[in-house]
Amino acid sequence: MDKVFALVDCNNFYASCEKLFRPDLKHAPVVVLSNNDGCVVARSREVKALGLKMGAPVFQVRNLIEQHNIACFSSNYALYADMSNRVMTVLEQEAPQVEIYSIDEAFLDLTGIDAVYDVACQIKAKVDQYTGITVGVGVAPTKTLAKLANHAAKAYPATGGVVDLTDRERQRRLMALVEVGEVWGVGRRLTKHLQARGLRTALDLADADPKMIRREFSVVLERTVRELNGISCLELESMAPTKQQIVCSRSFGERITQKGELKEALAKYVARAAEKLRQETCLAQVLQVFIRTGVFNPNERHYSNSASVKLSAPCDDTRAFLAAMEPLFESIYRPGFRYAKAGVMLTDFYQPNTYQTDLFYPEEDRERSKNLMDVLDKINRQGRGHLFFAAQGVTPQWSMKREFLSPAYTTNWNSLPKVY
DNA sequence: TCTGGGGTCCTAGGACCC
DNA sequence: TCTGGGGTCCTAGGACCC
Repeated sequence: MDKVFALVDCNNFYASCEKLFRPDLKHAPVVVLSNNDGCVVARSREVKALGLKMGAPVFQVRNLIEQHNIACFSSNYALYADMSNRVMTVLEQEAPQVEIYSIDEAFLDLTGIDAVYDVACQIKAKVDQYTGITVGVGVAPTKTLAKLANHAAKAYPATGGVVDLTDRERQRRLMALVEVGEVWGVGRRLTKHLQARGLRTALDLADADPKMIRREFSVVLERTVRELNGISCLELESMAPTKQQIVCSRSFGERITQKGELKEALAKYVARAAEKLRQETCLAQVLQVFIRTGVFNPNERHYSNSASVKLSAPCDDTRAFLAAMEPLFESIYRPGFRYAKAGVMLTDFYQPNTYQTDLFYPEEDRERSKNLMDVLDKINRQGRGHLFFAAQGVTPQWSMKREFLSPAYTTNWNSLPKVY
C-alpha cells in the first residue's frame, strides 16, 4: 500500500502561544526574544509581513519594533512545552501513529485512510478547537514531500492551511514553484552549491540523477532526491529515540570577567544537565565544558576553549559531575578575557538495566510470555523507567514508548497496547 | 554596547590492530 | 628494511534541523 504522511506544523508557535494569553494582541505584531532578550526567535504573522528576520539581533531592529509598536515577549519555554503537549495529545487522538518531530511539529501516518484531505481538515479544526493553536497540514507519500506540502499550506492562504500532495502532477507543479533552498534538508551551503550547478527549484533537484547527487554531494541529499520523487526513505519514528547528548549552555546578559562568576554559571549548567540526564533515566560517561568570549566584536580579544573527561564510572550524580567539572574548568580558564558564553555537555550515555524480550500476550501464549514477565519484574523493582514496545515483521510496523511508574503494566494486562 | 539553545547525521583522517 | 590489505574505533568538523 502506498504510504501517506501528514506533517502538522503550528503557525508561528511561540508567538501564537503568547497571543493565546493576550487576546488584546490577537491581530497585533508580536515577537518572542531569546534568553537575554538578545535576538528575535519567533515572529507573529504580522511581524513576518514587516520583513523582520528570524534571529535578528534586537538592537539592530529596535527602530522597527518601536515604529510598528511590536509587542516583545521574553521566551517562556515552560508555556510552550505545555501548549505543545496539548497539541500533540490532540494529534495522538486523531492519528494511529504520531512522530513528535519538534516542539511545534509532528508527522502523522495516515496510510490506508480514505479521504485523507478531509481527515487533514478535521485534524486542523480539532487542534484549533481544543488548543487555540492554528496549524498547517501537508499530506504526501513521503516526509520530504509532506514538508513541502506544509510549506505550500502556509505560503498560499487560498489553500486554507491544508494541502494534499498525493497526486504526482500536483507535486511537480508545486516543486516547479519552490526554490531548492526550501526543500527539507537543503540548507544555505547546499543551496549555493546546487544553484551553481543550475539546480534552482525543488523540481530541478527532483529530476537530478540520484547517483550524481550521491557522488557530488552526499547520501543524505540522495535520499532527499528520492523522497521528492515519491519514494519514501524516511520512516515515521513514533518511538522517541534515546538522547545521545545533553547540552546546557547560555550566553551571558553581561560579559563575565570574574573567575568565580564563570565557575558558578558552569555549576548551574552542570546541575541542569544532570537533571535532564536523570529524566532520560540514563548515565553519562563523558563530561565536556566550554567557555568563550564574544565572537561578533572584532575589537574584542577572542578566546575559546573546551575540555572533556571520561568519568571513572557511568554517573548521573550532580555532585560527581561538579567535582569532575572543577579541574576541567581550571585547565581551560584564562584570566583577562570578557566571557560571553559557557556551557557543559554530557555524552557517551550508558543505559543501565535495559532488558529485552519478545512480547506475547499472556492469555495467548503463557509459556512464551514468561520472559516478558521476568523482564517486567526486573523493571518493577527499579520502580520507574521507560517501557518500549516494538513489533517487527508485521504490517504496519509498530512501536511505542511509554513512561511508567511501576507496577502499572504488570498488574493490568489490559493496559498493554494491542499490536494487531 | 547589545547577536539563542538546543539537537542529529555523515565523512574524512588518524591511530591502531591483524 | 621493505612490502600489503584489510579492518575497527575514535575524533573533529561540517552540514543540516527546529
